Amino acid sequence: MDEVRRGRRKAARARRPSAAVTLESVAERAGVAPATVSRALNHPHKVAAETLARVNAAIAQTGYLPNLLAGGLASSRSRLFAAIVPSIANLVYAETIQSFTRRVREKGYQVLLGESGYDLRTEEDVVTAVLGRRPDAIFLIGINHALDCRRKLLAAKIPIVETWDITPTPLDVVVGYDHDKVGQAVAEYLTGRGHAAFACVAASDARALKRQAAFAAEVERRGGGAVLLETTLPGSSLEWGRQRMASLVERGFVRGAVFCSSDMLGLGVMIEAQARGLRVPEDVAVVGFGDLDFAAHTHPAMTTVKIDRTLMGATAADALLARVVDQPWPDAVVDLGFSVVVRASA
Amino acid sequence: MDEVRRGRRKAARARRPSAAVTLESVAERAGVAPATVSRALNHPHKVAAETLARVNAAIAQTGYLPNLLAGGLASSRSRLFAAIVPSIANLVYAETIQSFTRRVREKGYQVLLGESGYDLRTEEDVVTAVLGRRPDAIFLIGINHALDCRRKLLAAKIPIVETWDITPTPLDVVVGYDHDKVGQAVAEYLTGRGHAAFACVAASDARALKRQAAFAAEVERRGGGAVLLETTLPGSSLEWGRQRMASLVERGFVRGAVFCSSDMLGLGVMIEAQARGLRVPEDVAVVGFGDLDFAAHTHPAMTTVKIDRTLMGATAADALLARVVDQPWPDAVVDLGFSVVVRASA
DNA sequence: GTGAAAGCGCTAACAT
DNA sequence: ATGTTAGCGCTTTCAC
Repeated sequence: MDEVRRGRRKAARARRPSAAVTLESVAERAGVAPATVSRALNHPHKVAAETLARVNAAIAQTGYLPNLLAGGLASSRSRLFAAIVPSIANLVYAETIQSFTRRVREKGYQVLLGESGYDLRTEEDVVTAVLGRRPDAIFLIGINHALDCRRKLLAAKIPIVETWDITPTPLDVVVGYDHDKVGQAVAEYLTGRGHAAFACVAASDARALKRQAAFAAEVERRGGGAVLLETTLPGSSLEWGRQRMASLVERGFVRGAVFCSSDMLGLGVMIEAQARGLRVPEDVAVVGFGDLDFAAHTHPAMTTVKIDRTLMGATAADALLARVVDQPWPDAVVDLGFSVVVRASA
Repeated sequence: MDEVRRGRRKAARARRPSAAVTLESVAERAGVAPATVSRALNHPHKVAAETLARVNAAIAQTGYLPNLLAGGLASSRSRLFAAIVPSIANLVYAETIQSFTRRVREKGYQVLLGESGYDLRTEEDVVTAVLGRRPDAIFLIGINHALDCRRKLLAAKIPIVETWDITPTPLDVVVGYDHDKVGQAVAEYLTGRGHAAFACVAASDARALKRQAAFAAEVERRGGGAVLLETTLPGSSLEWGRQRMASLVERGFVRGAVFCSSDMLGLGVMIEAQARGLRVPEDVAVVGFGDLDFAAHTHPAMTTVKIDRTLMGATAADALLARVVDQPWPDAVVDLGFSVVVRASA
């Protein structure tokens, strides 16, 4: 039993004694070459059953934990996916990230998460930082990126998936839905219910603004008159919803329908309306966006636009997973669509 | 101008032509040794201004992006921090993660985020996976970990910060607050207002349950009688709040005070009560937990327990940042406290 | 099926 | 201030 004297490297001048257990020390203990341990770990079927058992025993005894930095460097496969999102504090993205993360984790990948703060410059910085980690693929929210950011992304030559929007010209593949159509669909629904006036409260992020513009245009086209527009900072908060509703009331809006760019904003609008003695939906009807978990349980239950956020994350993961192993992925653009969920609030 | 013939490695048998721009190719173009480029990047003050300029020019021209896998392997400093959280879909953790991430990013570190799903076994798996990436430090939520998980964590010999709870015996350093005291403080506040009955709705995660138990014990101790207990799955949702309140009403609870383990749950309780014609706070008083963004803007405004989540993230980051460079960090346990924010709902 | 050898792209002594 | 050298801990041909 001389396993005490492991850890001495072949070279005379090691920088540190390196007491850590490495592939090499496992190999020594199992009485095989390092390459065999590597095979046992990564291609177990290429190793004789008996050898495999010895190696696994050595791993168990030593508590060996493969160094993925070294593995990634040697193989040019980091087994890392990067995901850049506008904000982790926005619930609407959380489920997508969750399903994305779970799916790729099943396949042995980890996710490096970055936050762009709804800002193209920051997005570029984060993308740059993250690319240094040599991810095998990258997940993005939205289709608008700084020009240099696009360049860097393309230069990385890795699979890319853009989500939460749709475009005929994705960087690589895009899975999302059409925000113009969302605005139009809500406009169609609301104008069909004979409201006296229309308003739209939107956070100022690219996609929310797109829905707002499409909604306003479609309402007018259908003879609903000019839509009162309100915007908030990017992100979503109940407080901002209350504020914007208060502002609408000041502008004379006490009867009509309001389309909000998120359910949180919608809830704020509802609460402010109710706090002012306006009835929802009799006086003011409100439509949210996202169909978050709580939308079905507000009082009254919120009419909103449902997006399959979980499917979006899983599909994005599948696209990337297929591409990293050069499997075919049929569609460069996959439109998941959406649906207007009619409940009591509008 | 012979920079066209870069990319040929010194060795005869390169595995791939390796067209990518590396430190070496930048060095060649700048007419310096690779080590100088490395210095220019990591210790610019150790390089002559004129050399630095040439190197930077070469970097700009080539669009060189340092390979952090290689750098981390060579230096045993990955510049990666790991953060394991119960769920990224729970807003209460989002701000802590955000401030933690921002603070460490300023110092050049990236954050690898893992989700434990409120489960100790999963936490251990995630910790193991993440440790393979050789993070320089690790951020955890909670102080309960599987025994093997603790072992692995300690074996990694890196700074560890546990958060969202407090203990005299942290793995390394802990920054949080005392859940027993929270339960007691709310009990003290509520019993002081002469309520007829008491209830507590809590998600079944370790910390929420601790608050619930402490609340119930303290209410009884103060003569408030037996507290009606309700629990939900881990996580928080408005829907569950409504359900639990409905259940309480069925159990005969129509007047009294309810302490909820999250603001979301509290909002659900409020909405359910109001939907049933009960007045808040006259009939049922509601106290939330977390003081999320929306708590101050519900109707009526929610009385809740405020935690400085941003400070918690920043403090955790500072502790880790200090430790990774062997700077002293005074306190192994830092108690950030909490406060009961009295608003209209209770 | 297994081993030997040569790197992956970088950093860190050690010289100069 | 800069260059030289020897690895960091793995994976991957290529032999056997």
